[in-house]
Parts: sequence; C-alpha cells; structure tokens
Amino acid sequence: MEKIDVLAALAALAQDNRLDTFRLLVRAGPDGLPAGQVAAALGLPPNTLSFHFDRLRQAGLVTVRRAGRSMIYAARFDTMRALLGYLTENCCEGPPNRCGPASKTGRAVILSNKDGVA
Amino acid sequence: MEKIDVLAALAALAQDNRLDTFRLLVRAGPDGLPAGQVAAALGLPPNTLSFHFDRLRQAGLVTVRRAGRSMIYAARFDTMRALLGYLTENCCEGPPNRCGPASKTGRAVILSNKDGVA
DNA sequence: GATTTATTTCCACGGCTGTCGAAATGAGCC
DNA sequence: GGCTCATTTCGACAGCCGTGGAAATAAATC
Repeated sequence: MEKIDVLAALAALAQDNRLDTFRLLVRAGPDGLPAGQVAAALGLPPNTLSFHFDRLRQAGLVTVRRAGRSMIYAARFDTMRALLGYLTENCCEGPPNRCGPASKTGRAVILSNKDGVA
Repeated sequence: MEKIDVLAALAALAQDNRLDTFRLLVRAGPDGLPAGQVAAALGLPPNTLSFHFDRLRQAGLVTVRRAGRSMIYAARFDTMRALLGYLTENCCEGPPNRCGPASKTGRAVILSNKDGVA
C-alpha cells in the first residue's frame, strides 16, 4: 500500500460520521447495506451521507452496487487490512518490534518483515 | 480507547508531513529525536514543524521533553498500539473475523473479544 | 407517460487546516 | 549582562471540509 493511499484512508476514517458509517458497514458484513438504511441508522440527511460515502469510496474503503433503486454500500476489508498492515509495519516498529503483546484488550499481534521503509 | 481519541489520532496521522514525522520518530525509537533534527530530515521550517508536533502531541501520539535548548520528541507506542487495537476490533470484524491471515506482507493477527460497540 | 421512492449532484456558507514570516521565549555560553 | 542557538507563539492567508437546501437523476409501479 502506497503512502498516498494510506493518507487517503486515514483521512477518510478521521471523521466522526464516516467512522460511524464504516463501522456500521463492517458490522453489516460483505453484503453491505442500502444507503437509506445507513442514513436512518445514523440519522444523517441523505445528501450529507452521500458526500461521506463518496469520500470512503475514493479512499477505497467501500464499494457500491445498485440494487433496484437502492445503492448498496459495503466495507472493503482488503483495504482495511492493508491499512492496518502499513500502520503496523511503519508506525509501530522501532529497532525492535514495539507493538507486540500489550495493553488490556484481549489481543495479540505477531509480525515480521518490512520492505520499503523510505 | 474512546472513539474521540481514535478520531484525534487518525486525524493527526492523516497528513503527509505528520505521518512522515511520526514514522521518523517511530524508527528513532523511544529515545526520540530533537525537533531540529526532524526539521532537517524532513526539510520543514521550524515553525511549521512545531505546529505539527503540537497536533501529534494533542492526539497523544508523541511526548516531549526538554534537553538543554533542544526539545526531544518521541513516539508513544502505547497510543499507536491502542489505535491499532481499536481499528482491528471495530473496523475489521464483521460477524466472523475478516482481518485474519491475508495479503502479502508477512503478518498475522489473532484477536478476540470486543466491548462497547454501540 | 406520470407518480412515487431512493439517491445523487449542485450550490453556498461558516469553520477548520496547513503554511510561513516575524517576533517572542528559553537555555546555554562568554 | 549580552549574545547565540533552538524552538515556540502570533498573525495572516488561501484552500479544503462538513453541512444542508433545492434541484436533478434513476428506477420501479401504476
């Protein structure tokens, strides 16, 4: 994943309504949700939501498909995975790995290698 | 980690110069680097860099300490870890876990539980 | 074709962001 | 105290962001 894509994804997620939207789509799974259902769940006017969907889509974080008159948005897990990979490799590794077992949320991360750290 | 803190951290990292700055500090390790050295490495005017350091600090991503007339900035790995934890738990889990083994960067993530997903 | 429903596009507006020159602060050195 | 170096604060500016009203598009239904 290129740095510019990482910046796009981070910027897309760094906004209250968009983070909520994305989380909702993640929980909805790969089948996604129609725009109107997301609008209802989050209480956003449809045009505002459309604007945010567009940002998420340009950042590669969601896909759209049409179903009748509804637009179905779904999270792109591959992009999210790539983002986490980049952050883990580039922002969590000092000389030794500083993001191994830690904190309190039942979580463990094992990682290795890193390639083109400019 | 609260959502508001996640948003702050994401916004802090979603900027070219700040992402570069943070990555540099990560590679420098826990001892950090003096501001001037970062400015030289990235070719940024000192006041501009100071502005970005402030954002990173407010987001809890770096610490500062004074050493003589230099200010030493260092990455906060704990915050970065918490951020990755949140993203993994909240943005990568559909009904089943969708961010397990995948992609091409030698990486593996094992995780469980999640708490207050509103 | 006309109507209804779902969503997007267009436009405008206030507010925040990133940048940088210039001045101020803080610390060491003579 | 006076001087120098490292960094921050102040002030200004163009530009992007998030929001929502109003109109346009797209598809189903009659």
